[in-house]
Amino acid sequence: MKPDKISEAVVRRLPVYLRYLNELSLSDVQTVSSQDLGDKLNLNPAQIRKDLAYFGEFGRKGVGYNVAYLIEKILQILKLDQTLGVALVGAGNLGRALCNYNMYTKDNMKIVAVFDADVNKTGGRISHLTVQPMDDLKETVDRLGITIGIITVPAMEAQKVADRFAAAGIKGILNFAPAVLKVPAGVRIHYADFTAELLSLAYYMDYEKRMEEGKVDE
Amino acid sequence: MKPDKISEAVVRRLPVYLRYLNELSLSDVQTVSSQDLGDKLNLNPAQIRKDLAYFGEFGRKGVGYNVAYLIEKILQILKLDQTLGVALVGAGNLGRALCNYNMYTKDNMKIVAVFDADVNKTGGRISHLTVQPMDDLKETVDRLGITIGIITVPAMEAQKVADRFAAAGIKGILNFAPAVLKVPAGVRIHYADFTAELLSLAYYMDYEKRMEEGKVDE
DNA sequence: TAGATTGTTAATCGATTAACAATC
DNA sequence: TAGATTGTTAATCGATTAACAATC
Repeated sequence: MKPDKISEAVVRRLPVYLRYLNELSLSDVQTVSSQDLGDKLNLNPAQIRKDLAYFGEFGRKGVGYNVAYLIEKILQILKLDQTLGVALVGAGNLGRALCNYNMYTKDNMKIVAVFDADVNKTGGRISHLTVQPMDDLKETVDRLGITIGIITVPAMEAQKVADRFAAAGIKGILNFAPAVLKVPAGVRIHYADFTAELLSLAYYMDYEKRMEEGKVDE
Repeated sequence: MKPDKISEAVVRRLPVYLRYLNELSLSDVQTVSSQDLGDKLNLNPAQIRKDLAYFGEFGRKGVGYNVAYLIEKILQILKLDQTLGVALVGAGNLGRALCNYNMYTKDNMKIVAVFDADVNKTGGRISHLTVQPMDDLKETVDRLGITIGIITVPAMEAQKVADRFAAAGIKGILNFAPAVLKVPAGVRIHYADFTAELLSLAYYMDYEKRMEEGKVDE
C-alpha cells in the first residue's frame, strides 16, 4: 500500500501511537509489536498494522517495529519533524491553561502568540507571551509563519475568530468553543468539544437500569 | 424504530443538537426542520432524522420539530432532566479553568467537588469549591451521589485516578490527560484528547503540496 | 529450523446517505 | 389541494477485523 486517500480516523490515531512510542523510548524499549501496541491502546493489532502500512513498510516480520524508527516516521508523516507555531485567541481561563500546559511539554507544536479582543487583557502576560490585540493577528501570523490556530473564546465569538483566522491565512483550527463553525475550503477545523463529550457520558449512566427498561418495552 | 442498541456516534451528536436547539429557543424559534439543523451543524438531514427516530417520533410531517419539545426529549434521553453532579481530580490550570467555566453555564451537569493529591493544593478554593484530599473521594462521591468524574492530572497520574474513581463507584469518566486508560467493565470512559486533535491537524497542513508529491509518486 | 509477526487481502461489520411513501 | 417534511427502508459507503502467506 501507499497512495489512496488516508481516512481521518487513521490520522487521528497516529498521535496516540506516537505518544506511547515516546513512552517506550524513554524506557529504552527498542522494539514493539502491533500486539503490544494494541493491548496498551485498546486497539485491534490488525488495525494498527494497517494504519502504519498506509505510509510504508515500517516493521520487520517476526520482529515488530523499531521504536525509534517508527517515532521518526510518524513525525515525518504528521509533518512534525519541524516545530509548528500555533496562535491562540481567547486569553480566558482555558486559554491561559493551554498556554501554560504548552510550556511544560516539549512537543513539536508550540503556542507562539496569544490574542484577545478585550483591551483589558491585551498587553498582559501569559507565561512568557504578551497578549496581543486582534488587529495584530494577520501581521503576526505572517511574520511567524503560523499555520494553526486555537479558539478559546465564548461560543458567541467563535465564528468571528474562525473568520479572522481564515482571513489571516491560518490553515488549521482547533476549536474549544461549544459551537459548530463554518470555514472556507482549504481550512481544516477540528473540535475539542469536551462539553459534548461530558453530556453524552450522561446517556450511559445507569446503563444496566436502562437496559432493563428496554427489555420491558419489547 | 425504537429498540436496537444506539451507536456511540448517535449519542455523541445529541448534545450538539441540544446546544443548537437551546440557541433557537432563546431566539424564540418555535419549529425547526432536519434540513435547517443539517445546514447549521454540517450534518446530513437524513442522519439527523434517523438519529432522533431511534428514540421516538418527535417530529410532524410537513412541519418539522417543535424546538421546546425536542429539547425536552433529548434531555430525557441523555438523563439530563435532572442535574448530574461531577467530581474533578487535578486542581491545576486546566482543572481550575473547567471549574470556572462550569460556573457560568447553567447546564444540567455541575462540578460539585474538586480533589488533588498535592497537600499544597488541598484546602485551597476554586470558584466556590474547596479542594479536597484524595482520601475524601469515596466519602464525598457517596454523600453527593456523584456518578461522573473528570481527570485533569498529568498523564503519569491519570491511570491511578481512574482506578480511584472506579473504586469510588464513579460510572463515567472524562479524561483530559494525554493517555489511554484501562477501566473496569461498567465504567465508561470518554476522552477529551486535545493534544491528539492538535497534532493530527498538522497532517493536513500544506495539504495541496502533499497531494502534488503524491502525484509524483505514482 | 521453529516461532513470531508483519503486510495485505478478503470478509464483516457498522454508519451514512438517498429515496420515497405517508401525512401534516 | 399543493408543498413541505417526516420516518423508514434500501443502497452505498467506509472502517474494522479476521485470516494467512511471506519472511525475519
